[in-house]
Amino acid sequence: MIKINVAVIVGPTASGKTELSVKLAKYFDGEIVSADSMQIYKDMNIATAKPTVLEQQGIKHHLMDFLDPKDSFSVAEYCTLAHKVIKDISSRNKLPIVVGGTGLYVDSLLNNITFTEIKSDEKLRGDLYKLYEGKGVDYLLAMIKEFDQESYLRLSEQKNIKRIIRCIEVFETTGKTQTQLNEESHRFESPYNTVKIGLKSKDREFLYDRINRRVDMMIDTGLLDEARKFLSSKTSVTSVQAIGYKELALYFDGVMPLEECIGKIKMNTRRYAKRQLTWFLRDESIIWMNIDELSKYEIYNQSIDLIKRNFYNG
RNA sequence: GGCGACAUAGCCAAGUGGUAAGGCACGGGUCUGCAAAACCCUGAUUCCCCAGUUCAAAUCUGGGUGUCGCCU
Repeated sequence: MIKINVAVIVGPTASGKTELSVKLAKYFDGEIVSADSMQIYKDMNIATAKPTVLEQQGIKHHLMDFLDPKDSFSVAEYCTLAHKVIKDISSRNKLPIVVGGTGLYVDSLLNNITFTEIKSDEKLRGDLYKLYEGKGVDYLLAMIKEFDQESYLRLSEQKNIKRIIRCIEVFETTGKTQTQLNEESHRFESPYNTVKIGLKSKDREFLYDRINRRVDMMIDTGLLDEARKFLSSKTSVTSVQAIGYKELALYFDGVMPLEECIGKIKMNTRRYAKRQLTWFLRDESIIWMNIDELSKYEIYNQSIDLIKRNFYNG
């Protein structure tokens, strides 16, 4: 099986993925495949730090800026689209560069996780949630124990209600257990040959500083207007999760002073970055570069070397 | 200067004689169809300081220091 070469750039928010990826795309004649659960949305520009047309420098960016905020989205849909896009890019002899901070999307795509057709059943989900409110987590866990011992053990440790409900939902709608489906999801080998470059900072404060400053810049460039529009239009369960709007709602409602809301955006972003790091740090195949130790130029050059060595035998 | 209140973890804070609740933040972690989400774990040998009462003090008493409020 001939695998498709795919360069991958991951890392926490504000680590400089966008800039590096555009430079690499120029060098290698590549196209960007975004792996970002929020930049997929239209009109959510400032808050998601979506690269502007200028910043994109004529490089084609896929899976970005195409979905209406009122539509929800999922990993499964992402993977379907991304596989297609990568195939297309590579068929035109260009280098696909997957760039993004949504670890779940990146991993599911690159590991070629198979998502079996599951009709999303909102009613069932709602019913299960009511059951949870009425009888508690343990009641739902007991239900799981009946059909999927392994999932029961996994879920009873953390009591994450979202995942518990999902587990039951999966069984009810497919007749298969989550354990079984998870095994099946690894059926197909990955069609990709990857080089993964990770951007992070050695000193956490360094990244946090960048985050804080970037949020201030978002405010300066019109986040308030964007938030006002976003909050007054139709959104989906996916898009409302974005950091940068919900925090400002408190200010618009006159419940919290602006400065405090901005502080909340910064805090949520910092925590988000921390979670991204815990996710990506587990992946031992990622080659990390510290943005507070290397210059942009060094990172760029080392990335080029890495990609050349892996893909072009040079 | 006088009077009063308060002083407990980075912050907010409960506790009024029986061996330091809780929340937030920080830090660490989990992750297979909402993932910028959701969830889990973690902190005070000590309660501003000193002395005293008591079997026992964050809790009571005296003194000191600090903060806040009111008064002249």
